[in-house]
Amino acid sequence: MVHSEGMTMKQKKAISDAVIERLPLYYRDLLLLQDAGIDIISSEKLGERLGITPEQIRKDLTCFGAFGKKGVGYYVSELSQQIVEIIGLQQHWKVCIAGIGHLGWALANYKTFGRLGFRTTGLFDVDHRIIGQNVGGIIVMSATEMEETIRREGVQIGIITTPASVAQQVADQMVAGGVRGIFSFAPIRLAVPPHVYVFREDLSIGLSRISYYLTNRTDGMMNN
Amino acid sequence: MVHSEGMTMKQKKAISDAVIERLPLYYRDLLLLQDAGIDIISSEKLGERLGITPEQIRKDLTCFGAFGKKGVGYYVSELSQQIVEIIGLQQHWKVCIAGIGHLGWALANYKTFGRLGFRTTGLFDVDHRIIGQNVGGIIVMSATEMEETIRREGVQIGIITTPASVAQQVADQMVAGGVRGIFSFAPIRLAVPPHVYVFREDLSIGLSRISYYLTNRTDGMMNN
DNA sequence: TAGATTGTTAATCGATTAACAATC
DNA sequence: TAGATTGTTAATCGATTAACAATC
Repeated sequence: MVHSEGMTMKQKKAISDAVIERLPLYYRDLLLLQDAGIDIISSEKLGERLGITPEQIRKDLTCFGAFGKKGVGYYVSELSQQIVEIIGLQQHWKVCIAGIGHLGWALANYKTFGRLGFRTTGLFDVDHRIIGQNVGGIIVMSATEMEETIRREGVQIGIITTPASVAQQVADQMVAGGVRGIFSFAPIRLAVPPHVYVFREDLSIGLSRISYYLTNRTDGMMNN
Repeated sequence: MVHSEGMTMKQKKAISDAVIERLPLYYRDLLLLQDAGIDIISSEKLGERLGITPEQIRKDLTCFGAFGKKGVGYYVSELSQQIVEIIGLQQHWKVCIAGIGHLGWALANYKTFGRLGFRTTGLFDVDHRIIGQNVGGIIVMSATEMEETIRREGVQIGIITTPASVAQQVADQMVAGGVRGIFSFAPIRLAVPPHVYVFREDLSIGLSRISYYLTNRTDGMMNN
């Protein structure tokens, strides 16, 4: 285990994915509070806003340290900064996108990614009608240039929005270029070396879940 | 509790979301097996393909009935049909999309939705440059027509790809028109009546998770 | 029949909730 | 100080894993 400079972190045991996924929710709401000029927030109030129990929020945060003030609450700007550092957003990650179809196009223009500090450093496709086009201020390059570009620019994260049939091959090239994380929208399991972290997003799961609930839960009690 | 015609289902206790989210994965792989001409699959083999333990798969399926044959495995076409009925995909849901920016545009052209039986029955926006355009074979209409169109066409599911600032208002109109499910990409909690089911997709969570892992897990052991 | 694989019950593991002492 | 709210420990709940009897 490496003791990083920043201390304050404790990180005794592995943190569950459930916790990691809630951190960005906290962060986003803290930014809203900050914009609204609110300096201090209690776990009670924050939980109310987000639909999460205050106990859950306090438990999540204590995985990483003690950021609050007993009897007072959490200082909004301080906590949001802490979460930035926990997630690792203080660093500006370079990302590239492979497959500039409609979805890749949409992600290349997705402002939220930029706001979180992700810098789009390359767009790649195999279609000659798409290569050379300006998408969100970046010229789409040929996929043949991807590996070298990733290496040269030091791109750490690759986004895959290609058809499933070529996703593995694209992932291989990204890994060869040196990415350490892959965000894939292709509905297949990618084989990658153990040092590469893959997160798969499946847009059809949402509709499937809705279909399931509309079919099976004609009664009341619907969560969110 | 309502005994539906189809019998075979048991549905004693509420099924967890984790189970519901794995069903589409099983379904998708079963279709691939079917295309490959494979008639029978064991939980062992299916689990290998999907990176899920065979026990998990069997446990999930027995939430809904006994679909396999002991000593043999599962008949691929039979099981995939069962899952279709569990999820409710045998029925063709009508969906509409509000907010035809890049993401809405991408979803309107997302073939997978159609393949799962979701019929796009309306695209809506407030921007005059977008209204009237043909997107994936459908003419974008003014958002002012949304509520009435939903009612007239019997649209059951609404997809929200608008800015967060208007998402609640759009949701209200969808609910007024009669949708029973909402698939929202806006990063805010929507207030809806209890009979409406909301599923929120947050595209920035994936990148946040990758950032977290790249920051904190420089060691080995990365899942997928 | 022997081998294979399911469906189900029991054991384990992990995450959420509750309770409360610490302290601002 | 009294009131409020955190951080932490204990209790509960639920989901996954393991084991195995049933049976094709």
